[in-house]
Amino acid sequence: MTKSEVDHLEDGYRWRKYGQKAVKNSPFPRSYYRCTNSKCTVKKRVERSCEDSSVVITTYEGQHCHHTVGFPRGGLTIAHETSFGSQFSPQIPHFFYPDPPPPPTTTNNHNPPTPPIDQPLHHFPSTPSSTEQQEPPNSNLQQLPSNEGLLGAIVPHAMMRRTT
DNA sequence: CGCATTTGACCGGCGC
DNA sequence: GCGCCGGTCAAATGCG
Repeated sequence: MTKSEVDHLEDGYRWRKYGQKAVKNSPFPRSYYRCTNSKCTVKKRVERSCEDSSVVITTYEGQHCHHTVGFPRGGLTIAHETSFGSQFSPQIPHFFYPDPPPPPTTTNNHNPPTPPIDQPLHHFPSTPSSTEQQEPPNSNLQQLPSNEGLLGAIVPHAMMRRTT
């Protein structure tokens, strides 16, 4: 769950949009992205919160086989080829990570090699006609806490109280 | 020219 | 069996 006014979030990976559909749950269309890396079959759905139009819900599916943008034609290519995702607790599915999970080598939790796009979340210009004001400025959105806390971060209360 | 985005159509699963 | 809904494909278009 990320607070952003744009659907296309730069999370360190290259995404190609391959579809968009209007879903019933949300008045906003849901976008479907796929990682442009041919080796990487990671998909993600991006939908906007029906309550907070400034909040986009990003659902990752699959795991990246590379660290950041690493395609043959790319110039900035970093491609660590880190096979993360499978080295984490089995109780936490890899696709639960809203962003490329930080390496387990600690000391990086607060400073991952590829800082996710969490920063621009709070620099929002006062968004009118939305209820983001009631949301805490950071808490669950900013950083990825411990593993269990992570679940809380990805299953935010905002979603839970959507029980209409 | 190559790549990304857009958009309508198509397909499969599920509920009635 | 039919209709609805979510997800994917593919052609067309735009942009760098």
